Amino acid sequence: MRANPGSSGLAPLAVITGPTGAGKTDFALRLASEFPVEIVSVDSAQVYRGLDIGAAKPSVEIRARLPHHLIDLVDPAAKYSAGQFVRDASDAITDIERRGRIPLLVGGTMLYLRALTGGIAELPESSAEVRARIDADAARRGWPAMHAQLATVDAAAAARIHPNDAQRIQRALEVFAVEGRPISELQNATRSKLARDFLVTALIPQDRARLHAALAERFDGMMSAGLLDEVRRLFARGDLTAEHPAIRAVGYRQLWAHLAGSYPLDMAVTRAIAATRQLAKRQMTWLRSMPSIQVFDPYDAQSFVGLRESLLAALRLL
RNA sequence: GGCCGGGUAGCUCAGUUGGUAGAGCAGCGGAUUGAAAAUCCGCGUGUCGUUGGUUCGAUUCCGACCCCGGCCA
Repeated sequence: MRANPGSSGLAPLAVITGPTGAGKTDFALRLASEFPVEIVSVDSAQVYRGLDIGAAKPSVEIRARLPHHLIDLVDPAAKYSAGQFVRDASDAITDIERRGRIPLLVGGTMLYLRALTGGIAELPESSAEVRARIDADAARRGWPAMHAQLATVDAAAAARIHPNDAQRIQRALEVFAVEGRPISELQNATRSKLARDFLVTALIPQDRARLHAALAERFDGMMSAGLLDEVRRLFARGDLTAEHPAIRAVGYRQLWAHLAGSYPLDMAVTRAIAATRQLAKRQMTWLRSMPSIQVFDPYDAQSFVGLRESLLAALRLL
């Protein structure tokens, strides 16, 4: 029996996703020991250089043995985006396959995953100048007023964005400002999409309490491994702020606040672990709405066998 | 041992002039198009420490007891 050949005639692209701390990396490493795969990271934190321990980046030893792509791509002061990810991932996949190897997409940034598998609209990049202008305006008039303003130029976008959702209101106004067209219109237009099929497998723990315990333990391990020193190094650079996306990442944000004097270390740790749980919950919410994914419970010993078989069948390696 | 505070949601606390109670955090559910590990929305029954008493009715008033702080011995 053959897997779905797909619109491209190529084998589907294999994905391992799931909430943070569910064991995606372990599963990927086990597969990599058997087959000529290279990892394409689907992770918005691992793209930043210098975010190592807290981003649960694979060690340099592992990366020397097994090629990882889309890790350490940019400086923490730089911006990265879902659109950039789609371009980078597409390039990495092309490169891996040209060399006769198999790309294995691994990671839990669900927006990136959806953008890659479902396509993404062609929208303008963010503009620091335009955003600063909108921020200044919002500081004076308040975000509900900005939302009302958005409604006059893009009723469809305003209808789906909550008046308190400053980030999305700003983005919609930004797109209108630089493009002169409503973001809703652009989003409904053709999406650039990879002409490939995907086999998405997800590791989702059925036992939430066990996941929570594992996440707390993992964060304690990160602290023992020197996470605080890692954040101190970023803090000491002087050019980074709590507003940078890299510093907003789970763990980094809370330890940064501690270094800035906002609260004691034990509170930072407590908050970081809570933020990790909340991240995992949001990731699982994404996964519930994703069509045609194959779900496995990482705490079930049989899962690796099942996941391996699914992938191999799809990749026609059986 | 005495005096003073306090014991209310998983945690920190507010409150009820006596009619069985509500915030923040945590948790749970949802949204998610270049910041996404971000951002936003929704969800609040818990022997009101225990036990007697007063009362139509006590978490609230009174007594005793238990526990935790602090001060005094």
